[in-house]
Amino acid sequence: MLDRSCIEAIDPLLEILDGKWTLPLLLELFVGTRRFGELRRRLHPISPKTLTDRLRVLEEKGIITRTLYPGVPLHVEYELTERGWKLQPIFAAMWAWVQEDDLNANKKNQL
Amino acid sequence: MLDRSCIEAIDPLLEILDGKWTLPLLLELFVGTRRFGELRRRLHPISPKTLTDRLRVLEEKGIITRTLYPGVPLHVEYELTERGWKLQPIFAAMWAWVQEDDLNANKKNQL
DNA sequence: CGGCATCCCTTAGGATACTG
DNA sequence: CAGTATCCTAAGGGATGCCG
Repeated sequence: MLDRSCIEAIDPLLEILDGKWTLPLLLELFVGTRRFGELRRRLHPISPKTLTDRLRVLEEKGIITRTLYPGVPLHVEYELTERGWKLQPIFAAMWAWVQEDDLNANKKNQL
Repeated sequence: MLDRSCIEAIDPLLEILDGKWTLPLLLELFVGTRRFGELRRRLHPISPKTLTDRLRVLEEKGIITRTLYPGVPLHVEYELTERGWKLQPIFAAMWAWVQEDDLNANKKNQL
């Protein structure tokens, strides 16, 4: 199933997921559409520069969309694309690992 | 399924997966037990320092084991622990994403 | 063979102030 | 509100040489 041929092929994905805040950011967007300030608060203490950088990269790679609603004050929404949503199983697998890992850790503590 | 509560919890996993070479390195170990020089060749152009650093971190976190076979020349083998093997579904999910993503890319190119 | 030790450098990311 | 513009630093990682 997994073999050496995967390694090169998986590289574009690693580029998408790269960056300290990318995974937490994506987790936020799996919950739902988010505004810039909302993301900033929830991902605290991320800096606005970093948040912008990551959002731009993900947009460029077709993982999220940026929608501007004109008016004052400004209103911008970030949302996963279809391609972005398909990343969810990866996070689900991560989450599953963490849960089982915690379970085992607790078992050991109870000995 | 996935919600905000996952975000903190998933952090230890992100620490494990952190680093430019960690995922390619783990992919190598999913294929099988590997020696230092073997990893170095297959992960070329990784530097020996970086490889050592990553191996030490993964060892410390209980993801891999390091086995020294005394003798000249030295012989060292790195192998996934049980905990490490359980990461495989995450990589499988990544691999699945990449495959479907490529499929879609090809479809579009054929239009 | 399987590493350390060293030195160097790039760059992701932080802090802060300002703007359309 | 949603960013940009600057400046700065910490550290991950590269290159190289030596050693048990």
